[in-house]
Amino acid sequence: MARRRSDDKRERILQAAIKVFARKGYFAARVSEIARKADVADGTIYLYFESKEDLLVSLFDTVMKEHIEQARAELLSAPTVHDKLRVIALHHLRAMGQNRDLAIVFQVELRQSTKFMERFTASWLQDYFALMGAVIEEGQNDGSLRPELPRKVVVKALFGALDEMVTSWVLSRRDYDLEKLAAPVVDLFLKGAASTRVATRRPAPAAAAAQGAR
Amino acid sequence: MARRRSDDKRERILQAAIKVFARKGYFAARVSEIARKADVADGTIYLYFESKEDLLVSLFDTVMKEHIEQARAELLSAPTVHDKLRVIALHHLRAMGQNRDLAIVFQVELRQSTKFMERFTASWLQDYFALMGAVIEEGQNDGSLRPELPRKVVVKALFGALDEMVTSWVLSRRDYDLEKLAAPVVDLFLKGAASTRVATRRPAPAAAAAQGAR
Amino acid sequence: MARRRSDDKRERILQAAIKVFARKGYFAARVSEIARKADVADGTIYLYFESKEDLLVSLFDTVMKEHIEQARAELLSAPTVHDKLRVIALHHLRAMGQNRDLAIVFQVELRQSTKFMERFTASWLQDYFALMGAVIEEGQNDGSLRPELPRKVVVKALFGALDEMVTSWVLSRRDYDLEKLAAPVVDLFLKGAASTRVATRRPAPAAAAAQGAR
Amino acid sequence: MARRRSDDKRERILQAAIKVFARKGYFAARVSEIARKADVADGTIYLYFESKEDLLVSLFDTVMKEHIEQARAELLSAPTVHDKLRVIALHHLRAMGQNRDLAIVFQVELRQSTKFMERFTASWLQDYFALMGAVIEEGQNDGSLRPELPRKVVVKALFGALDEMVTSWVLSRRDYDLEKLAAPVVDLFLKGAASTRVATRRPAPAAAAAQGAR
DNA sequence: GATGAATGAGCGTTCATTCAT
DNA sequence: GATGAATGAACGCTCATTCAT
Repeated sequence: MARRRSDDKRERILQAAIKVFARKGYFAARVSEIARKADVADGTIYLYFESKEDLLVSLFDTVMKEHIEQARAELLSAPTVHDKLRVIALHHLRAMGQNRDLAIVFQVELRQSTKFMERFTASWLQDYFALMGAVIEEGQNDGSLRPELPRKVVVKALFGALDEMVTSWVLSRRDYDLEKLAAPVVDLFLKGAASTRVATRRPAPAAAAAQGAR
Repeated sequence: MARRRSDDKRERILQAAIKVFARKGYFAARVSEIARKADVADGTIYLYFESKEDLLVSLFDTVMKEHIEQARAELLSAPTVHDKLRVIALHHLRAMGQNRDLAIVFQVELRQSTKFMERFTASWLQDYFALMGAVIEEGQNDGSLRPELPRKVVVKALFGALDEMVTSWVLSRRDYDLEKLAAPVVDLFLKGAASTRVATRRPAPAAAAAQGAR
Repeated sequence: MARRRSDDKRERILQAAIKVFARKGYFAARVSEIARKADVADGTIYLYFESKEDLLVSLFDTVMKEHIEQARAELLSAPTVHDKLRVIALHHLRAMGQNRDLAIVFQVELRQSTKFMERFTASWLQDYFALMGAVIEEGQNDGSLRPELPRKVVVKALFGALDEMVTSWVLSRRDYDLEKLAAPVVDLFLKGAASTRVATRRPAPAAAAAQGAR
Repeated sequence: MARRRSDDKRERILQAAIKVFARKGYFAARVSEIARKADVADGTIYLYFESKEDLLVSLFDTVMKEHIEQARAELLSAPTVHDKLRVIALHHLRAMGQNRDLAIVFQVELRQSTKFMERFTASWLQDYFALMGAVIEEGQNDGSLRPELPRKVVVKALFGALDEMVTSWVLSRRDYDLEKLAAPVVDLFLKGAASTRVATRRPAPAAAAAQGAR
């Protein structure tokens, strides 16, 4: 793993790539611009990465690897499944909320084509889903989560909800605190949107009124 | 062979574009290939669309317009808010599940760049969110949905969950029935993932230990 | 020659072509724009002209034919060779000075390529040169013009001088009276630029002064 | 094969451009053909020139700069104004007569459009006219040229005459010696076409009749 | 390892021309 | 004769990648 001086350049190139991909988009991003921003020659990039595409892929791999490792570490200190879900949500939103450029790359640029997405889905994203799936399974086993829900659907719903929070934030002009959404998202995820005091099925209008508010 | 403008050429071009965009991706898609598949000359495309980009945008506009109109119509026959949410989920997943190529374009190709996404977010997607938001609001007003949940978060969570179902389906090699996921997604969304037998809030440490957490 | 209604359309197309060629340049000129300006359909142009190129060529032919006929007519009333040269210069500059768009087409657009220029040179321009050459010859025969000057050079010099007056005028932003240049050009052409009072060959500075006037 | 920039590539490209522009015309000239003839890749041209148009403009600038510098240098050794005019004419015709392709580009291709012509007129051509104008002015001051002639007209007439000699030569199939025309042109320019035995001004009607005009 | 000049494949778009009506 | 929708050939330029230095 020791690459000495090289590692510095590799890192500089990756950071430059995040900025340029985020600002210009993957296709419009110019390898020469990334090189300029990383302060290396165009050709040097090809000593560290196979191609422009490999640069994007490596970027995803590097960041996701670290993200998942961190998530795993944070989960250790969460006692209950519900806590774990809170940790996951918080970690997810915090990681993205801390680096808007990175978030742009992850929410938009990495989704260039089915080819890319399949590749990502098959790699670290699979691991991420597995991580979440394990927590769900644990909850279904220990009785803290409804066991009748199809596990995959639950995982995808949670991921999808978090993912949409990030996408909305990325596309929004306002720079609100993404992290703050973790609590309501997990609350919604765990307790659902339905009011518990009211029948889920169609109440007669009168009945609905009679049931009153809270 | 009539020389009268229109015929069904515009529609043929759009259908061809969906297929080619889906298979090749927007950038890799060749206008000449779309033309060939639509059985028109390359130049003819430019009689109906301003540019390749306009083709993609028009495609989105055309489909979303119809989708939202249909959704609105179907909502009329749903008496309760919970029913309405079921209708939305079902309609969303059915529309995508019926045309895999279209789904690919919507889930992947349309999200190429912030430019596209901002544009889409600002147009029909806004309408779609508004439609969902109105249902949520109605539920919060009539007592069928928890009023304390931030409406925007609820909308995004629901959309995000549905969106992820579609994306997963698109990227999956298996051709399972996407529509079938509507029920568990809405169930999860309404009732939450937490088991009702267990407190949602962090249990007292003692209780947690007793439950055998972790 | 009778073309009835057609002739009107042909003329309208030619007039529209002059305007569009002058404003846009031959290559940038669009056939459809000429058609619009002439108030005919695109395809109609091809009922009167073989191609865009033929339109330019026909334009030249039509205008030059008339120009030369007029010049010939005006020459009839000029008694001396010197007068005739004045008539030619005046007619040349007046014709161009009266229609700036036409002048632009003649001075610029008609000189697209050697192919065009060779074609023009070989046709009416040849006639125009012959017309001027005949006058020069007449002058050299009747003693009014120096017989030792090579006739072709004289013709080209006169034409070149007039041509440059028009080109300068066309490119100039100021809209001065082109016609007024006929007199000095002919004066220069006939009497030369040299002061008759001074030796043409290099005088010793002192000698030059000593030689004084005339 | 050195990888160092420049080499003589820029020059090779310019020479190739002269040939291709001359044979095909500016519009019909293909950048790829210029590249092939210069023995470089298509893209290499764009390392040295901004665009096809810039190639034409640069060509003009490069050649005119040198031409004017040479003319200025040669003028130093010409003692009288008449000599200077001979130098200018000779230099003009010799420069063009030495490189037919270059002459074609200058006489034909550079005059494609008012856009080009205005640009050229405003740059080096202005300098060239100024150079000639200075000589004319000198002559009008030292008494060797008629002071009553409008200087601008004189300059344009001389330039126009020389220009037409070159254009005729370019369009002619015969490859006569262009340079040889310098002497008669200057002779005509200085002494005029009129026979000194005859009055330049319109003779009295009686006299004209006596001379047997027409 | 690092450089950056050179490469050359690749494509969206235009528009003169055609021809069914 | 007139129309104008449809055609499809044609090309300047970009930029990821290579490789001599």
